[in-house]
This record gives sequence, structure tokens and C-alpha cells, in this order.
Amino acid sequence: MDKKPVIAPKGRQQPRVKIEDVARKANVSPATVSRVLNHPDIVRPELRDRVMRHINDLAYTRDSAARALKSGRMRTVGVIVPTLALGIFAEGVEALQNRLSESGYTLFIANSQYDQRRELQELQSLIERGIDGIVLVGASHGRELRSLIEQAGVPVITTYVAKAGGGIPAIGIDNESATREMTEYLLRLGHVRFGAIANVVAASNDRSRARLEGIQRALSDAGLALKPTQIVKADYSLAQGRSALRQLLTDHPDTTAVICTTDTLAIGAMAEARKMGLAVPATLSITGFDDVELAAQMDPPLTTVSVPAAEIGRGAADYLINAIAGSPVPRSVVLPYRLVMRSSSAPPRSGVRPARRGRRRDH
Amino acid sequence: MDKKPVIAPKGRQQPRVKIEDVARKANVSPATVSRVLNHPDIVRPELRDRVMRHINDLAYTRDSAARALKSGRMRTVGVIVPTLALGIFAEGVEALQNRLSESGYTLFIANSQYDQRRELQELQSLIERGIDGIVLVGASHGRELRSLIEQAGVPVITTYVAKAGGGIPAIGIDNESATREMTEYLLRLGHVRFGAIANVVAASNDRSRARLEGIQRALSDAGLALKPTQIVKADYSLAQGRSALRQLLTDHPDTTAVICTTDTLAIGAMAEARKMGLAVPATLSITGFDDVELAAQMDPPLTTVSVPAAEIGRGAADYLINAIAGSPVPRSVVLPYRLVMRSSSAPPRSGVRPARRGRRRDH
DNA sequence: TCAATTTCTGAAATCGATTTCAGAGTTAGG
DNA sequence: CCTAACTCTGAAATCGATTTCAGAAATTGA
Repeated sequence: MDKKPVIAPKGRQQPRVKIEDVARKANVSPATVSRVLNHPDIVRPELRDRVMRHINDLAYTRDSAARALKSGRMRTVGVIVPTLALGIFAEGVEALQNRLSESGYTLFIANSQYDQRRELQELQSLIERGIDGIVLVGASHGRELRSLIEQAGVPVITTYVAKAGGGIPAIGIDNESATREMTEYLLRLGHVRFGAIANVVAASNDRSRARLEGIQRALSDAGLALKPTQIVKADYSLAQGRSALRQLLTDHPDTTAVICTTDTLAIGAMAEARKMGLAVPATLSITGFDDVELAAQMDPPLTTVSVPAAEIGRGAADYLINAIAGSPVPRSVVLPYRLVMRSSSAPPRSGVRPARRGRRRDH
Repeated sequence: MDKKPVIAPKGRQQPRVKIEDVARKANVSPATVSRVLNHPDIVRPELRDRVMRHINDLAYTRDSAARALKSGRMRTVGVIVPTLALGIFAEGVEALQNRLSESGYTLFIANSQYDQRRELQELQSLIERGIDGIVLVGASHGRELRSLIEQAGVPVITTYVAKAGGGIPAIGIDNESATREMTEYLLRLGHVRFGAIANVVAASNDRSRARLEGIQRALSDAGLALKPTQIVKADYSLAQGRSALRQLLTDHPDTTAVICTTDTLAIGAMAEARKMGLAVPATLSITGFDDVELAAQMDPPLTTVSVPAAEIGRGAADYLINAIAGSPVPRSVVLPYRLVMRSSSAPPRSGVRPARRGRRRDH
């Protein structure tokens, strides 16, 4: 009376081919079949071939659960990105997956939506899945997360940053230094009235925060510290780039250079500048960060910082593969970024300190 | 002498907490601990709480390999996309992952780079991993792939298309119908000299092929069949969009409407048009496909077809969750696309059939 | 030709959690 | 007060592949 409902008999409908079935067909023991698959070289060639034929005939594939159970290795790595919507992360994940796949690993993917609590949950779930390694993004992770990882004894690496706290190794670029250089470049061009658009609303976005700090540091060093209203906070959408620029120019109409912490924001800002009738770069220089595909195709092409996302992904994969194998691994890897000067940036109108003439106390 | 090298002792360094350890601490049998975790309601409350405390104290997490082995369920789904570089796929994967995560599933991700052989390899690897369900993209898949899936007895669904061969259920939009409508719209505006830019170089890109067919069908029906030189094949990069437009206008300078099978191509085409000094939409209408974020922010905003990527991802997740549970599932789901008319398209210059005047036999 | 190696194969233990089966303990009914 | 009917817990089998250990077969050398 209390029978189980008649849904999906149990596991698979066709009772999966087991190693024993192959063994019986081939008139050998399961041990031999296993050896043919795992250490082909120690099996007599003719026997090996015979077994192989039967393996193919029966289309046998080993049960990875049983395999993982016995060997303690899942051959699986997990990655948690803030979002896949950003091309830069998608590119990194793709490179990561490709490299892992070459080495027989499979990639679990999860996304945190820039939410540390969600990141923790997803990590929990991945660890329960028995992953052999984990890739994170960014430097700021809760203590809880770090202890979870430590307890699980799983190799980790965090990406897109040059260093991270809590003894977690990192592979990526020095974000702060990149925007510092970019800012210094704009200073050299003669700009003095800056604005910054930064996607720092997500609490956990330490990359953009570092980038913002780079800007601030460079400007402070030049005695041009940004007022709070010269920094507009945004998320990572084009639309916010637009509105951020509008707000910035409302508060500071004499701005001549706008540094964005993301290409997306910069592209939004450029769109808005065009709409407002501002010539880029003649009256306004705009710079981005990431060097997405579109950056080079803009009109004018966008000055930005190129981030080696694919290299980061590959590097993270290599790191974990080595760490899992017990091979020595570097503490952290700092990859070079590249400032890409294109025509969205130029000296301010008519040489040095031009805007002075127009608006402010005219001296 | 022939000892194994001293690397990573074996599995984990800290000898993982087992269910038996918890059982011993709590003075119960492993069976009880298992019950506490899997069927809490059949264990006496006080005992349950006691066991729970020890589970937490020891930070015990069950070994998913052993669990999967016994239960035959991995609670894992795989997805193979052509590439993550396309925002449309990234968005779908993200939605897929989010929905699966809610139901306790974890997502394996792989990418095929539009290569059917690679797709097959990745699928092979996923099936060996014991996934419970698989998500594919597109309608065209080799027979080998289908038989592999069938043999494994794993539920599948393919995405971004309205239907697929080989009895594989699908969730997505009717690509051909979408471009047909788009073309008809341009015809109604009065265009007669069309060009098409299609990313059909990847052999397996059936979506774009269907889109191209939609264009051709609509034009044939209107007695305006495209000549081969009016169709430029490209991959999926902005740069190719640019060069495609240039080539198209070299061969057919009197073209008034260009239909692209991808927003990326359309955006590239618009960039090139601007560079060539062609006013959009005054002298040239351009349309895209996908409705990426940037499309609405272009100048002029791009007319395109909106694809419900997130809905596709969610739908695929729901489908598989049900199919795995043995619940009834729909054969296929056709989702509505949406034509988004923006200002990159308009009637050709000076009313109906304007270009006639300029170039051709002037009647 | 026989013994000593060497090479190869099979039987059986093992990985860790789940679940059936049966028995111990408890409560209710007579 | 004793048996009947439950409720709850534990012992042991099981999932499928891997691997150790030992023995059988083949090879080499004397």
C-alpha cells in the first residue's frame, strides 16, 4: 500500500554497463579491465586489444563516482565568478575551462552576483561536491570562506588581482598601479580637472576599489585630490556610465578628463558625451579599463588598460593542476597589464590648463 | 628504491571526517547519522539534535562520491556552449546556473568553440562524470552525439532554437521566423536593395543559418532574392562586421538596408558606416539580432531582435530538473522573440525606391 | 631438461555513505 | 501483569572501480 510512486525506476533506465560485464565478455577479471584502462602498458598487448574491443563494443564508460570514491580524486575544479555578464570574466572562465579540459579536469561553475554570502553558499556546495581545487575572483573574501577552504584542504587561487589576504595565492594584475599609471599619463597630457566613474557599489568589488585608489593616489601625489563629487559610483552597466557622466558634468562642468574603472562605464560615458555634444577627446578625455573588444572599435577608439583575462584563466588552471598534483607552485603571479593609448584621450583643449579660461575666476 | 615520490600523501592531507567518526563521537551507529542527514523526521528529536551537534562540531560533510555511488544520482548537470564570449550565451548560462543552484544541482560547463568534434569530446567527458542532465546549444548535432546521449540515458535539452532533430527537445526562439519578420518590416519601409551579413562560417552555427534563411525567404517571397555577393559571411567579431559592410558596399554601393544575424556584426557595421561617412539610418538602415545591452545605447540605437536568454536558461534548468525527477516534461518550448524597432532603421532616403534614381538604368 | 626469474592475471579488500532487515525498547491494550 | 503493536536504532550488505598480494604462466639461464 505504501509503495513508492512509479517514477524513474532508480538510477538509469538501461542498467549501466559495469566493469564486470566487460570482464565477463572478455573472459578476464575486472582487475584486468581496470588495468587496461588505467595502466595499458602493463597488460600484454594482445589481451589489451581484446579487452579494448569489448570495451568499445559495450560502450563501457567507468562510473566516475566509484572511481572518485576509491581514488579520492574527483578530477574536478570549481570556479565562482561575480557574474558572467562581464566579458572579461567570461573570457577568463573559457580559458580556464579549456586548459583544465586538456588535463582531464572538468569545471564546475557558479556565480555570486557580487554577494559574499552567496559566494559562501556556492563554495559550500562545491566543496561538498568534492572538488579538487577552487578558483575565486578578487581579493576580499570573508574569514568564514577562508576557514571553509582551509578546513576542506582544497587548493585555491584567486584571480584578477595581484595579491589577496589570508594567505590565498593570486594571479592577476595590479589594479591600483594600472589606474595610477593611467592617471599619471593624463596628468602628463596636461589635465588638471578630473572626474572618476567607478563601479564600487558592490561591496565585494575590490578590483574597482583598487582602481579608484590608484586614481586618487596619483592625483593626491600631484596635489589634485578628488572631491567626493568628482567621484561617481555606479554599478557595471552602460546606462550607469551615461548617467554618471551626466552627473559628473553637472557638478563639475569644467572637467577635462574622466577616468572610468571599466570599459562598459567608459563606453556609456562616451555615448552620453556624444549626446551632450561634447567632443571626445577635444573637450573631454575618457579612459576605460579592461580593453573589451568594442573598445578598439569605438569612435574614437577608447584609451584603456588591457587585462590578460585568458592568461589569467590559463594560469589559474595550471596553478591548480600543479597544486593538486603536489608539485611546487608559485606564491602568487603578477601579470603585466598594458596601457592602450587610443584617441579617446588627448591633451585638454588648447594646451595646458585650458578650462581655466572659460569658467572659473578668470584670474 | 622504487618508492613513489613524496608528493601529496594521497587524498587530502587532513584525513577527512567520515560518517563513522561522527557516529563514534555521538555514540550512535553510522546508520543513524545518515538518517539524521537524509530523513531527519524519522529520528527521535533529542537524538537528532545530539547527532547534529556533533556533525557541526566536527564540521562533517558527506563525501559526494560515495553518496553518488550508492544513490546513482550526482545532482549535477552539464552544459556545452559554443563560446562564453557571446554575452547571449553567458547570460543564459548564468540563469541556468542560478536556477539549478536553487534546486541543489551544480553545473558543469564546457565550450565547443563551434567545433562538433570538440563538442562530442566534452560531452563524452561530462557523461563519464555521471551528469544527470545535459544542456546543448543549437539544432545541429552529429548522429554520434545523439547516440552517445541515448546510450547514457541522460535527459537532454537543446537551447536557443525552437526545434532540433533526432528527437531532442528544445527551448528557444524561432530564428528563421524572427529574421523573416525583420526583413518584412524593412520591406514595408520601402527598402528594395538589401544586404545580409551572417556569421555562418562556423559549420555548426545553425542559428545564424536559420536567420539567414529567414532573410532569404522573405526576400524571395517579395521577388527580391539575394545574389551571392549580397550575402557576406563572417565570424562573430566586431571587426568582421566592419569589413563585411565595406565589402558589401563595394559590391553593391546602392544598398539601403543591411540585415545582420548578430548585434556584434551590426555594431561593427555601424562603426564602419560612420567611418565611411554614411548616415544611419538616412542612407543606410542596419539591423541586428540578440539585443545586447549595447544595442540600445548605440547612436543611433540599434533595431534588433530581442532574445530571452535568461528565460531560456531558466527553462532549460526547469526542464532537466523535472526530467531527472521523472516528472512529465513538454516536448519543446518555443519562446517569443521581440522585434525592437529603434532608430537604426528607417525608410530609404526620399521615400519609396529612392536609389533607383541614382544608379540603375533610369528608366 | 630443470630451476630461477620475470611477467602477467585474478581474488579479494577497500573507499564512504545509504538502506534493508531485524531486533531492542517503549507504549497500549486486555 | 502480560502480550500486541509500534517506534526507533544498529549490523551488515551494497554501489562500482581500483589495487595489493599472491599465484600461475612464460621466459631465461644453466
